[in-house]
Formats: sequence, structure tokens, C-alpha cells
Amino acid sequence: MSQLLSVVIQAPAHSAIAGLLSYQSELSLAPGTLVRVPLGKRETLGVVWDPGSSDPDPGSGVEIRAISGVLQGIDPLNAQWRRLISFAAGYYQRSLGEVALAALPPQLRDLSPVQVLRRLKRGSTGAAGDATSPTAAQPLTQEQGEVLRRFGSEAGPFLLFGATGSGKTEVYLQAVQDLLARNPSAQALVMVPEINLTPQLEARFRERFVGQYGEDSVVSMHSGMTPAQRLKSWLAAHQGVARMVLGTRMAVFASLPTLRLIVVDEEHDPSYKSQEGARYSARDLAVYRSQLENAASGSTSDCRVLLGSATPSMESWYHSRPTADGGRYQRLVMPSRVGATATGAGALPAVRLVDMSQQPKRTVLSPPLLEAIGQRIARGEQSMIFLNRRGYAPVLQCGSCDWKSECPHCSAYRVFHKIDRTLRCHHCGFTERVPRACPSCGDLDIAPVGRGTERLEEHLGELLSGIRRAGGEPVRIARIDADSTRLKGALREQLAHVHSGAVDVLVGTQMIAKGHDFRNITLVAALNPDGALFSSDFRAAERLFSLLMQAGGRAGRDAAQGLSSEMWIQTMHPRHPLFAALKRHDFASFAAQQLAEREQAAMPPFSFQALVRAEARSQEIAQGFLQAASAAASAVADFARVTLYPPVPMSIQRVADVERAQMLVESPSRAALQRFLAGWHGVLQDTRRQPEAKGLIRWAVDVDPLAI
DNA sequence: AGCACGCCGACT
DNA sequence: GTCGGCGTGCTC
Repeated sequence: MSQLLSVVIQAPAHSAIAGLLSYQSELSLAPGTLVRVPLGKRETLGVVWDPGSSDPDPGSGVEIRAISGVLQGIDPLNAQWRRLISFAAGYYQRSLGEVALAALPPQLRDLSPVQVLRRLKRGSTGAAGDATSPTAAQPLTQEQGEVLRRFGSEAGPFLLFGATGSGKTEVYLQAVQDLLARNPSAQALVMVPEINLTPQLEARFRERFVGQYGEDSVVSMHSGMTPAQRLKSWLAAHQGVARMVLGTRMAVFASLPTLRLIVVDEEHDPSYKSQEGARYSARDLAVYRSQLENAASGSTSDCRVLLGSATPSMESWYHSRPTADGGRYQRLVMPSRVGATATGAGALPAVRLVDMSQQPKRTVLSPPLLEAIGQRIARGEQSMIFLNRRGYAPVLQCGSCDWKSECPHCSAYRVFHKIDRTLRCHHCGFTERVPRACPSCGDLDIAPVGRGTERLEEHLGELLSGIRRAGGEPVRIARIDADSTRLKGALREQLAHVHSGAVDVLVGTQMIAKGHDFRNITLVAALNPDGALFSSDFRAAERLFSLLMQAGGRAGRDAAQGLSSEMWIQTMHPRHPLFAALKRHDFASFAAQQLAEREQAAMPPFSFQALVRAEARSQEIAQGFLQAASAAASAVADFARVTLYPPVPMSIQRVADVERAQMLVESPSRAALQRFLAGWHGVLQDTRRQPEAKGLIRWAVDVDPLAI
């Protein structure tokens, strides 16, 4: 007898087949089973879903077809995984199929069932691991011990607030070790924000666990892996062979049938929020996922989630407030650096503020900072200088007419890259050779305005040309940014170069602020962070504080040098409260002040936001679409406690000849916002079909946007 | 999203 | 005369 199945397939939310589709099958297949199904003229991968209203209208003449095959040997995806997908699709306003299929390795889609079966056989040579016990863990500090004790005995979610260098990674390792020792089948998921950070994380986990649990017990998941590697890791996790899954935000969707622990390292990092496709927050989904696991097992602590940061997001900080009205998270604290002593060795670096209003105009590196860098060089120590702008100069300008290096396709300037003599648009990629003369008036007097890392590197070379290293050789300067690390393995190589001591001064963008341990760096400098102080983006200050704190954390990691390590900041506003808090390494007071402002202005975490973005041939069409959808909302959607703001052009209005506009939707209640968005979705789709929306290219909703 | 069908410009 | 541009429409 033939069964009727509900199946999800990859299709966008605006298509007519975004929901469940009905197929026939001779076998009764459990929800979560992977199947091949015919769709129009092609065949595609589908996931059998929980029965729902998927039957087409009997009158519509749609014929229910039979599935074409089942992916043998792969267990059905479990109910918690399906609930996670279902929640994410609903919350972020995408189709089930889009989220579900994006969460599976692409090769499952592309390979035939026979090929998949072959991979399965090849991969399951699961080395059980020899009996060697784990590499001896370092002795824990008293703070680490206390954190682990609470983590093991209370219910979460937990926010681990630990200073840079306080040994958070050791806490993660120990928590995983405790879990694996206690539960012979449990799996742990550990996420880091950036792909660059996965190799060193994997190295630490392998070193600690592979001896005991086997070669296949640790796998990585991130977008830099080859399709074959991704399939292999996914299968290992899905089959329970992999006990530890390490990865970037995508790993939150891994199939982990015995998931018992989730760690989100650097939980404040914006990289956890996806910026394309379904714009999910892997950190928020991690918390939700642990709740799902707990609900399924009936325990409140079966699957714990641990968010770690030295500068937590305002959301997580607020949720972990220890006051009587009670946050939902447990706050665990580790204020001290490992190896810190009463004499100050291993302490956090001293913060030095240089008042640039007291320096001559156009000063790039103030004399006291230059002097301090010179001293480090003489002592054989390293310095690190941040500038958040790559290239040589952000704009090229003509001295006689008003020509500037605008991008013909975007409302932005093209950046001058001196290295290959190009003008490059950082938004659409449009690149040309730099002109010899002004394209507008022919004058030869075209000059760079402002500075990026390339120019800083050059400038620094001139300023330090008179200085010698202790051995008498000239000073060595290196630059690390997205340009210098474009080639595979380049970042690794350059970091190793710095570690070897072959570099005296390192210049770079944010890239060097994150995660990497430099033992010999005793001076970190931020040249021009003022932009974020008065930004229209209400999260700019939070990001700046976090960046500076993290950057400062790069200095003096070696306890012996803690005493003399310094974080220099050049600013026009040395008395700004953000810097005052930074000077005291006082995240708590910075956060308190930020939260007070947010509460006053009814901004997140005291309100909930969604952004609707529209891309069109013209700005009028983009805004017109949003305006029309906004006007039509009152008729359909549940409006209670929801505010719709007028459409505005996006901050970079045009990218690659596409005009962009956006509209903010806000509510004091997450549930009310969700209800509204759910009801409004159909309105947006209808609006798009109206003749006035001709020329609209696409629209998308971003729930809990990070930047507005 | 794919993949078809369908109607207008520059090439063998 | 065809190849191919992407606009519109359909897929259980």
C-alpha cells in the first residue's frame, strides 16, 4: 500500500513550493529520512518531514508523484534537529526547505544515493582509539576550578565572563573532558567566530583527546573545507562517531544525535550572525538548541550551553544580570589572567591615551607612541598597530578639479592599492589600473587622501628608518590584512613569521586582534578609533570596546612581560567614558552605561527589531515597494505593539548598480514582532507581484539585525 | 532555487 | 538564418 509523505526541498520562501510537498512511497518512511524526489524535470534531495498539510488542492490538478529513492544507510535526522530547523525557518522568515537543505553538506545533494553509500563505507573505518589517557591537562587556577564546579552542578545557559588570558579555552577543554568521561556516547559542539581560529582550536582538541577517543573523534565544520571533507565530518557527527564537532556558525546546524554540551567562544562576535541567506544568529540558536535537547530529555541540564567572552554582547550580559529580577543565564566570572602575580606580572596591559587634539594636525603617529615603539625595538620586543582600513588610501583625489575615485557602480569611493597600482571597489570588486592623470581634467596632480594599512606600513618604514634593532640590523615591519593573506596558508605563514621574532612591528586590520597568541608583543596601538564614538550605529561603541579590549589582550600574554605591556590609543576624545572604562579594564561599568542608554532609548536588548531590505533598479522602486508593503500591513498583519518606520536608503545606497533601501520594524515584545512578521510575509509577497513593484530585484527580512 | 518557454539582437 | 540574452512561470 502506498503511503503519503510530507517532504521539504530546497526552495526560497517566496516560491509557491516553499512549504511541505506531498509524495507517495511504497515504504512508510520516518520523518527525518533523506530521500530523492522528482521535481518538475529534475530530481533533488528532500527530507521527509513530520506530517502536515502538504496535500495540494484536489482541484488544482497537481499530480502526486512517487519518491525516486531513499538514501540508504543514513539514519533519519532526529526530532530535535527538525525542531531546530523548523524554529530557525520560522524565526528568521525563511522556508523550511531552504534552512534544512542549507544545513546539510552540499555533496548529499549532488551525489547519487549509490555514491553516498560508497562514501559511507569508506568513511566508517572508525578507529576506536588506543587506550592512552588524555594529555595531562594543565593544573587549573582556582577561578577555573570554581567556574567548572558551578558549570557542572547548575543548569544553564551560562555566560563565562573571563578576561583575555584568563584561560577560557582550558575551561572548554575541561568541560568537554568531564562530559566525555562521564557519558560514553555524549557529543560536544564547540564554535568559534572565525574560520581562521578553527585550526588552532582543532590542534588543542586533538592534542588533548585523539589519543583516548580516536582519530575520528574530533571533526571540524566550516565553509573553508572541501565538499568531500564536509560530507565526511557531517557523517561522522551524524553517526555519533565524532564526539567533538568544532566549527564556525554553520556548525550549529550539524546533526548531533547525542548532543550534551555546546560552547560558543567569543559569543559577542558579530560573525555569529549570518549576513546572507537565512540571517540566523548561531549564538542564539545554540541557546535554543540546548533548550530543545533538554525539553526532549525532560531534564534542565542534560545539554548545557556555555557562552564565553571577555566582552560579552549587551544581550548576553543583560540576560545574565545577577539582580533579583533575575536574568535567564548564569554568569560565571574569571577576572584574572593565568599566571598573574601580585607584582603585576601577567596583568592586563596599561592603557595609554594620547590626546591628538594636542598634536599638530595630520599627525599619524604621535611622538610619544613612536618613542615607545622605538624602546620596544631596542629591547627586542614586538609592537602591533591597528588600522581598520586596508589598501593604501581610501580615496584618490584630483588637486585641481573635484574628481574623486568614485566607483561607477556603487555609491562609494574606490580604494587606492599602491602595491598593484589599482583602484579597487571594496563593495563590488570593480578594479582598474590607477590613472596617471585625472580622468576628469587631465591634471597630473592626483593624490591619495587618508591612509590604510599599506600606507601606514610605508610611513612607519620612513619614521623608523633611523632606528636599529639591538643587533644593528634595520627595523623589520610586516603587514597582515585581507590583502596580504589572500593566498591559502598565507595567514599561517605570516603569523609564524611574527612568532619567530623576525618582525619588530606588525601593522594590520582587525584580523590580527582576534584569537592569535603573540608571546612577545608588549605594545598594541590603535591609531584612530574615534569614528565609532559618535557613530549612528548604536552598537558601534560596544564593538569598539570589544575590539580594543581584545587587541589589548594580545599584549603581554607572556607573564614575564606583563609588567611593561601597554595598549596605546590615539584619540581626539581622551576623556570619553568608553576610554575611561577601558583604562580601568572595567567592562562592567561600560556595559552598565551602555545598557542604561539602550533602556532609555528603547533599543535592544530592551526592544526587538527586524529590518526589511529591498534591492531594485531604482531607489524609488525599492522604497516604493517597502512603503506599499507597509501601507498594506495594517489590513492583514497583527499590528499590536509593533512600530513600522519609513523606508530609507541604505548607508551604501548603490552597490553593483543595484539600489538598496531598508525599513525598520520594532517592538518591545519579541513575540509580538514574530507574530507581525509571520502575518506580514504574505503581504510582502503580494506587494512584489503588483505592477508597481516592477524593477524590484529582491527583498529579505533580517530579524535581530546587528547593524542598522 | 532550477529549469523551461519565449521573444528580440549580433554572429557563423 | 541560428546562438543566446534574461523576463515570466511552474514545480507535489
